[in-house]
Amino acid sequence: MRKNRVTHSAQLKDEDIRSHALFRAGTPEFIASLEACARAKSYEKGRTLFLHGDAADSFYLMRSGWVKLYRETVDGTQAVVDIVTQGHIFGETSIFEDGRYPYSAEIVEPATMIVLPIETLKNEIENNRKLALDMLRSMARYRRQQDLEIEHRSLQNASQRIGCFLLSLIDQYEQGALQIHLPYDKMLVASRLGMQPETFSRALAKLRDQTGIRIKGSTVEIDSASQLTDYSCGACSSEFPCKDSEAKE
Amino acid sequence: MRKNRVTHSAQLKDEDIRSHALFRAGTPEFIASLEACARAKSYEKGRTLFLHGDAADSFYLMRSGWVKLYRETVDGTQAVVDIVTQGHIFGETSIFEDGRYPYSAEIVEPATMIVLPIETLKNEIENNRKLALDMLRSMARYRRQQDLEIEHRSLQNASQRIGCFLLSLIDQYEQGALQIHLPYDKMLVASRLGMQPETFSRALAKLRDQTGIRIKGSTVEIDSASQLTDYSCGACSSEFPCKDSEAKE
DNA sequence: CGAGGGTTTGAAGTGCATCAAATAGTGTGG
DNA sequence: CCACACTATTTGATGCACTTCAAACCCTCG
Repeated sequence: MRKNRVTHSAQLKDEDIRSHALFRAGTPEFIASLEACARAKSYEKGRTLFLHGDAADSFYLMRSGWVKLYRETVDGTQAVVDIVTQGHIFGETSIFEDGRYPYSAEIVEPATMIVLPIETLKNEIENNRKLALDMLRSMARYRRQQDLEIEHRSLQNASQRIGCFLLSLIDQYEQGALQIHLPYDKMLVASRLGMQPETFSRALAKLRDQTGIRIKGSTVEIDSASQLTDYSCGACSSEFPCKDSEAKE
Repeated sequence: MRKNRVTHSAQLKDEDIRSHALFRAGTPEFIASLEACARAKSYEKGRTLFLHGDAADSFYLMRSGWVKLYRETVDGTQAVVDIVTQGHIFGETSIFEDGRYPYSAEIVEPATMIVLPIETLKNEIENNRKLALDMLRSMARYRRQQDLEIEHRSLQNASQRIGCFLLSLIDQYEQGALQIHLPYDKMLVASRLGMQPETFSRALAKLRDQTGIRIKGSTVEIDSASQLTDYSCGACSSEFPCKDSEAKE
């Protein structure tokens, strides 16, 4: 449904920039300057955008596809920080990290995005009070998510975490029976949730048996959100919906 | 050694405010306004300062003692967010959380702190570009810590996490043999690290056996930091020292 | 069709939690 | 200074959840 936006029309590109919450407070000069340097790009699956520690000169606004943000430990295992898609911005926090990316980024589903200059954003944040405030709000939102993530990982079991993840894919205002499509590989969902693929498989089966959700391949059908909230949300300090999106406003 | 600061001298109180990194960029009017409303207070162990969700009108700058920040899940278990002490500020992020505290706070070791008005800080952040930037930096630092915390909890085992915690108590520039004192109850350390007291006890014994550190009650003796880094830091994406403090600059 | 992956299932192992009980430590009043 | 009460800590035994290794299955795409 969004495929038609992936044209190389400069107007659509600019529209995507202007409509993002983070730039709402940008001055016209800043927006113009961003738009002038913005490049719309497409990337193949498997492509590495940057590595943890690289000097950062760009940040990214996603239009489609999926990108995995991850870190690697000294002894080689990978920790997935997040898997992001349309509407998300990533790489921008390098501004506060000595100008280096705080994670690596790899395309996991063919993606299109707008590549933007860090320097321009940095200057505007330093000079535009309102933008700094929007950035603060955005950081606070992220912080809340991270706090919840820690909670989830220590208090929810694997099945509950999957239920919680499925809930985050639901439009909270949609009523009645609905279908949820897993946005990417089950392997990737597993890594996003910090568990092994085998554990994911078994935990999903358990969730199905205990809540009555129906699973067909990568599609999940539920009759109502409460099927999942009753099962998952007891082990969480916040009520459903516990995820607030970084979406446009 | 810091006991002598716990007087009720207004000058020392003001000095504590002025020397904190977060207020470095405050305007003289702002500092004066803060100082006018600031109250130095002492609290007994066990006292609850505020609860998660309470309307926030104050934030806190700690001078001594320990405070546990935690959240409670719907079905009753407690998740410790952090345990903070001297030099730390908490409660200030309620500014970005609908004016409500995002966690509960309880005194776990007799504490003295300076109680400050949220509203004053909020106004200054909204009007003083530099303060907003300092706040952004502070949020970014916290974000880094949270990211690491998630990593630690999923990639390190209990003994490694304890090792990592001990390392965070070391003055990174100190050389040779040194003594580390656990800052509070082992039970609290356990909850801070997200494990059960029994697990903590066993994991600490295992750490002792495998690294050669010596444990006497709440004192830990090590010959050099590498004893611990070799053991703990392989499962982490950042090199020692991975903790940067929120200290004065 | 067949190769290669993602996914599921099975069997066994590991780590942490839990329950229970013993022990050490701390502060109290006598 | 001692005995007591109470709590923190350690130790033991057991169970559960997740991981790991291995193999089967399935699905897709050349």
